[in-house]
Amino acid sequence: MLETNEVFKRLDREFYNKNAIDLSKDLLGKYLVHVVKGKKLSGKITEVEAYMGVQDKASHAYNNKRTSRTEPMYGIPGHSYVYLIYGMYYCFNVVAAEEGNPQAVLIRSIEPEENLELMAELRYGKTYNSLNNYQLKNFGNGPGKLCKALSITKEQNTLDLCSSNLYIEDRGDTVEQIIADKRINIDYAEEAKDYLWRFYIHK
DNA sequence: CTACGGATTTTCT
DNA sequence: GAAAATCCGTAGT
Repeated sequence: MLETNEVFKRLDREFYNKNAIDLSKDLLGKYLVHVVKGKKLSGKITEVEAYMGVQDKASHAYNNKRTSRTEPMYGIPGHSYVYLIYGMYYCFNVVAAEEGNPQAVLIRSIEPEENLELMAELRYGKTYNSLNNYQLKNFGNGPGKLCKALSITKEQNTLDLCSSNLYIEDRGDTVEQIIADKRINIDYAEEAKDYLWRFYIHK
């Protein structure tokens, strides 16, 4: 028996070495994993946004803007870019494209999968069974929410998803249909705010 | 279901 | 000093 049904496979460097739009679509249906204290917290990626870098007025790296915050996006693909937003929440991005090309994919939504008890504690400070339907619905359907559920903070910034305890896994899931829509909360981005660079799995 | 205001603090000007 | 790739509670449809 050389073949096995075990299809869980950590995505490798080559997977991330493409433009943010292509990477966005390829990340749908994959599993974001954070191993915390030996426990595997994970969720299926269901919604993402592409930030195309230098030419993209919505990107933190627009016009080659280079600061200590944006520096991770200029690095090697397959690393994390985590930043604090509105003083309270974290956003997790995957660095895309070749080194020096500051593109990234924002993970906007996951469906929690493993270790739901610990994730419920992190997200709501309650047991999983005590969550109401509203809380279950809103468990991971936002960039700040999924970071809370997976215990992702600035400590996880600049990690290599190819070698650290934060990574993305292919479990062989197939995605039926991908919807493209406008990105969220980028009113400052002028014409770029209308680009259809948000992608999610059709339900 | 949608709409609104407040929370909170890093980052950059 | 202002803005920010958000979330939550409350109020209204």
